[in-house]
Amino acid sequence: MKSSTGKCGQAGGATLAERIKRAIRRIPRGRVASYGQIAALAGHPRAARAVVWVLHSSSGKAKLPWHRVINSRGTISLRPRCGYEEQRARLMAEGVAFDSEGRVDLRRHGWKE
DNA sequence: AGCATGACTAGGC
DNA sequence: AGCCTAGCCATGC
Repeated sequence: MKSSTGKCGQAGGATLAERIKRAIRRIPRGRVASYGQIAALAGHPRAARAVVWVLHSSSGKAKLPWHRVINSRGTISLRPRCGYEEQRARLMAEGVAFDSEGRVDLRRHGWKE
């Protein structure tokens, strides 16, 4: 039964959300990827906003390394009051280094398959 | 059907 | 170099 009429966005199968989740799971430990990159891997290079929604929708539910997803500048987009520190701590725990500006060196930790 | 929200991105000034 | 605007995708009311 492939319910194409998924109520919550992703109904098993080729939905954008499903691809996005899968792309996020593909991020190697100790590496970070940008929203746009995830969207691109999902097939929609301009769907960075959709990635945001997916993370919100699955945040805490699905086992997604959401902390490995940051913006294209290499900085954490989360607000200081909304898990910013947690994400930073998780990335550091994986070996990702932050500079004094709270920025990650994408040339070094950026996910490049 | 339209407007508003969300952890975005790229381009222009 | 920094701020602003427009574009994109999906969901909820």
